[in-house]
Amino acid sequence: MQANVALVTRQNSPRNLSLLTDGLATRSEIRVKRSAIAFPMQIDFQLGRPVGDARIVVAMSGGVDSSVTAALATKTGAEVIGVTLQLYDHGQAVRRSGACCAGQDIYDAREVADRLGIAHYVLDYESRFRDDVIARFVDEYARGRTPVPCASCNQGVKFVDLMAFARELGADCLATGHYVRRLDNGGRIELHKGVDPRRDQSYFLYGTTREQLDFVRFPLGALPKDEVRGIAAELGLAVAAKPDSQDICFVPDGDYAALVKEVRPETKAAGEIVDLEGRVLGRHRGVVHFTVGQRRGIEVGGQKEPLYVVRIEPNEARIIVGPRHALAVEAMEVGDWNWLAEDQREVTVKVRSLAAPVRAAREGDKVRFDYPEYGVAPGQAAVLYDDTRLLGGGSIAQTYAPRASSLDAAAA
RNA sequence: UGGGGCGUCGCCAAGUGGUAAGGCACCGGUUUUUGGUACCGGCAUUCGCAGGUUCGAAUCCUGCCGCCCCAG
Repeated sequence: MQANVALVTRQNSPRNLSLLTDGLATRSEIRVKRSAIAFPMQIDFQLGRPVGDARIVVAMSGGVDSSVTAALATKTGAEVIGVTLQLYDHGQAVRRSGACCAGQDIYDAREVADRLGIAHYVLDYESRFRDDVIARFVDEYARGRTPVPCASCNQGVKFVDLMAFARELGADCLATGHYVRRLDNGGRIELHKGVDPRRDQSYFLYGTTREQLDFVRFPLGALPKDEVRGIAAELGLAVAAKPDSQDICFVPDGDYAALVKEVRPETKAAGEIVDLEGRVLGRHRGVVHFTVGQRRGIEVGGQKEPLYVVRIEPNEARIIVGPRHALAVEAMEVGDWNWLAEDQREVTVKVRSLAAPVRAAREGDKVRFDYPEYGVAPGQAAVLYDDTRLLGGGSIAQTYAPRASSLDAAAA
């Protein structure tokens, strides 16, 4: 790994680092080595030109996936530059591992970059992340909605800003460790689910634009997770056995409500728990603790069947609860669309990350389910597919319960 | 203080002599790059209290306490 070290001169550095007004982290350096690691797997980075003299920027979170992505990139012979975003919690998350984009993870990314012999930047995007992803997350909860911060992170700082930075570095592409596939279908670039059904991350990437899709690459999309870990182990990467990240990265202890309450104190207001007929069944500790479709935490016993949150009325600090059948939704209105496809109307749709896509019809901004869907929470993403192809998606604005007649019909 | 009814886990509720169902809630775990869902597991040595009968009682008897209803 000491071999073939080539220092990048200032001329090779980005001419304009105006994006970095938040300041490069002090550890950033510009140092490029050609990787000497022999590795059997060859991934096509779809660059459309000799990859040997290309420059690939890899988004490195400090986890296994992006580390292997970087390793695969070095294998192509291209010049590889790792970039890690420091997104939050500058001081406090230093020792925590397994999230991404802070503290220990940045250190892990640096270790992998050193091991691979590639340049590595750490960019301080804390304020950008706070003002964008976290602020939106908090605002959504204050409105009684249920945000998907991972989607807004991808749509914002991770793709828009990081891609801009990669372009400024003169990169031919930005590679990430997401489990999705970018397929060239007769000249048309499509985004598809990852082949490992348990790892597919397309739900969180519905906001990827056509322009971004031209520039980004997902070399892991065709690999099973086990194989990715195997590669990491084979390469002796320290992160090979690192746990997968989970939960919301910027909420280390899992208590997202505490964060929301801190920023938006009005979400602390206690209020009534009311059934569908308007009877007050109990009190709650703040609407921020609930999401549509949620069962636990209602703390109302003595029922024949479980109660679920059917609706949230943040202005009244009130949550409306009912039995499971009251969660049925036959259609939803979707806003903030990102559309990658043609004018498909018959689609399948996911309204949460972990769910089999269900059949539905797209009617303008509305999506109508073929069969009632349960627990559709406003603020979550509606992501539309044609088989494995991601067509586009948006944010669920409103849902519509089946009319009584169709409910009866369904029951009959 | 006449009559009637009832008191079983936080809530609802089976069980009328044979050694405490179930549901809800709650807790823990599994799953998971969002929140949730789902699934698995845990959860009354004890049946208002005190005596008594019985080999054996939540179940029978006595007394007391508490609550509800109807009468007043």
